[in-house]
Amino acid sequence: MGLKPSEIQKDTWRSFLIAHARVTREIDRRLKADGHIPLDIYDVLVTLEFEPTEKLRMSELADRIVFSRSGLTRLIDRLEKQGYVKREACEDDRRGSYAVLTEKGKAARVKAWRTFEPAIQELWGDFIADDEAMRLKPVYDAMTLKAIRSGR
Amino acid sequence: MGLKPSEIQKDTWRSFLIAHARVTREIDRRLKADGHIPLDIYDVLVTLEFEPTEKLRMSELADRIVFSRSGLTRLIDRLEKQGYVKREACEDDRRGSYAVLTEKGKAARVKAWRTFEPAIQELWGDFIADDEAMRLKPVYDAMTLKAIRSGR
DNA sequence: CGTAAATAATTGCGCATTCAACTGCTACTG
DNA sequence: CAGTAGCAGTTGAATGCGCAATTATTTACG
Repeated sequence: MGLKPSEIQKDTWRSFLIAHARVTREIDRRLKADGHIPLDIYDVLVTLEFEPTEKLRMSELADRIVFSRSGLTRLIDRLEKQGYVKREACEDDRRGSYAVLTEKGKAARVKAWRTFEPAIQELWGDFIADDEAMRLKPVYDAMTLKAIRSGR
Repeated sequence: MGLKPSEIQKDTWRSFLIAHARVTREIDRRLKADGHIPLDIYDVLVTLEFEPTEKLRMSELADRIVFSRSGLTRLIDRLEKQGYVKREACEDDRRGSYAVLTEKGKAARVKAWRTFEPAIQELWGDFIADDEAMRLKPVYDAMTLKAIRSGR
């Protein structure tokens, strides 16, 4: 653990930032062009869908998708208005509430996947082969953990 | 070039998104905590600084940092007010203008580096060794190119 | 040439996001 | 248990961003 990143590390960091911005923008553009939900909403819905109960506490969901609490409150407001999720009171903690995936939300997520799947293949999968992905995933995850830990 | 991304590719994509969000947030948090310029402004200033003339056309700069034209107009408005850049008329195209780095802007960038350098080392460099960085940079760059091309 | 299409930058507008403050509830501590 | 510290979620205020329309200039072409 040295103190100074090397030139190649700094350059790769910049490439990482640019690639993220470009690729997410392009995927979002395609989703919207095809009349689907945008990328950030896809993220919310798929996060809920992966849960066994298809619901998640507000705070937990905010952490998962890296959103502020207040930002999530209003995002869920909008999604609830559109019928993609609904709120549900938490039994054992009256302060809390769940965001619950609805059938309509699931349907919208599945529909968007028709555009998302070829897009992610073309813009990501074609460049990150399986063996590279397997090597890379734990690296990204470790980075995430470190950032969370050091942010307290 | 298949049509469907594999499970590991999709998982790695999600880890990539989360890692990006977490790490950039944490770096930004540290920069602000130490009284420095935020990450997006650092990006603008360092992009200008790397230019031989330390200036860039508005559109070109917007493309580099992946910003909308209007977004950049207002970002440069703010930076100009703070004295970090100034605008300069373009000689051979009266429609255009340059964003030019000032001494104050350079100083702010250099000062922020004191926080940025250990942060990027700790949150990025410790996980992406030199040989991995060398392998990864062209991958990110190719992804970027593809996204730009397919977005027209 | 002169007019139409394209381009550079800006502006109006609406929306999304965050920080800080607030409400209601829980849990810890003596 | 009483009181206080802390947590979940929401809201108000401020800010920042992008799309679409606008202005000024350049380029294309008939």
